[in-house]
Amino acid sequence: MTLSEEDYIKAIYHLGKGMEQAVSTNSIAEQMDTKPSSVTDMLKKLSEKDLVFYKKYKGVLLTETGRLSALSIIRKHRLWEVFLVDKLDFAWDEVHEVAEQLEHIKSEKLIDKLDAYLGNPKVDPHGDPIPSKDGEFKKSVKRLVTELPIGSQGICVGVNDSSVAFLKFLDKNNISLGDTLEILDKEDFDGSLSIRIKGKEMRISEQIGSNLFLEVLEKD
Amino acid sequence: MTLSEEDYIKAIYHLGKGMEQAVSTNSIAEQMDTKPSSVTDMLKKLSEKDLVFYKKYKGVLLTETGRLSALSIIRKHRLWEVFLVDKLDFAWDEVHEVAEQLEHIKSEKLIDKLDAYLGNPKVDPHGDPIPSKDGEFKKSVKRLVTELPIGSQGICVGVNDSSVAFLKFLDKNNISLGDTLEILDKEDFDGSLSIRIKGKEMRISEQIGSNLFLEVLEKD
DNA sequence: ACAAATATTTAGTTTTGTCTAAAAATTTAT
DNA sequence: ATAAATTTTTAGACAAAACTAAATATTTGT
Ligand SMILES: [Mn+2]
Ligand SMILES: [Mn+2]
Ligand SMILES: [Mn+2]
Ligand SMILES: [Mn+2]
Repeated sequence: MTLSEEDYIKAIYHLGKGMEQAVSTNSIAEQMDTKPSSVTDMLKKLSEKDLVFYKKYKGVLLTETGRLSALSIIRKHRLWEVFLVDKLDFAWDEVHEVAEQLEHIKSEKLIDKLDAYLGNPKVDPHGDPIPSKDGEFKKSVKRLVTELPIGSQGICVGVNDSSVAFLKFLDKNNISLGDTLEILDKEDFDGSLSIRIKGKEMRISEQIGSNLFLEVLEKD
Repeated sequence: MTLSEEDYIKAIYHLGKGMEQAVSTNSIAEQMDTKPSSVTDMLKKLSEKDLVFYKKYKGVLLTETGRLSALSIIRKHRLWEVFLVDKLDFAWDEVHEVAEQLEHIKSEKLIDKLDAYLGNPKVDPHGDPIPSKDGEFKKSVKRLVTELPIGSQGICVGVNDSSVAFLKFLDKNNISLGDTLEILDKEDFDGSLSIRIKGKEMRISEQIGSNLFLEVLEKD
């Protein structure tokens, strides 16, 4: 597969949420910042290669081969993102563009070794799951800290309350988006939570917990 | 610069030993495993972009811009090779193909951070020098261990005597091509040498030393 | 049901990088 | 110095991936 074909397959995967829904020509064009006519040309080629089912005017669906190809590219993308953040000290919001290039490097051995070197991570720096070599992965969902059971672990991806006061609180307590957060305990009395973040344990009120979103892997 | 242009510039650099000699169309074609007519086409384009001086039938020379571009690509290639060997545990003779792809990733920040992460290495796993960001580097040369002064450090890149006996000796003493070797001391009496290899100190006879080639950086 | 709006495809170009076959320049050998 | 051998360039094509403009299909609103 060429670099361009890989990017199309990945876009179709994301737009169709795997193989759930057919994806329209225009949505692909928008996602990839190109023209619908270019998309049509490419869909014919991908169909020729049996990576997608394509019916004129009816949108496109990945084949099983296409789905596995997409997952392989997504696996590479997310492993490289982990490398950039964990080893090279990139910020979580700086890695996408570089990973967009690195995901196309062809070498199975490289990805196997990179995976091992990173400690076989299950999620990328944005909390998104990393598919295994054979395309298995758990879905991830966005949840408020207070909605999660003790023992949950996830990545801070957003706030409910974006007031200055709340953002200042987070800043003061050294909590940033992209941080890994683990729920250690919950206090029945006042709903406060004991958490570990950046290796440090701390206690937060229910009010804080109900305004902070975590990206977590779904159970089974 | 496109991936293909970068590969041509690098080939011209290597064939012309920097900017020393003009490089022929056919030699480039051979090096890049392509046809002379394709090379001619590309030379016109590179000349248009002022990366090379090109005179029909007279070969091609890098411009200063071309030379700096070549060094930048070589820097990336060699830094990635160090990464693959030092961090991902590739063997020194397995890294070239992958580095050939990785060298084209575009991100100055990535290379700066990779360089720092690797500890600003001065040579790659083959003993070849890694140019600095601004294109400075020492030349490297191949020397017999016995020809080098105390304190020299280099990478084992070849043998003079390729007899089974000698190769078995190296194997038995756990000396492999690609290993870093440092000369700690020389004994006047019998010419034997004290060396450090893979962190371990050992003593070798003059006969051994005069049959093992090291790639070392030239003094100044 | 039909016209208008929207989505998609087709037709015809362009750019990049490659190729083969033929022509032209240069080098080598007599 | 000239013919033969070699190197290099030109001419003409092709495949990949993009684009614009025009044609066609589908969907929406009345
Ligand atoms: Mn990409
Ligand atoms: Mn990600
Ligand atoms: Mn390359
Ligand atoms: Mn090397």
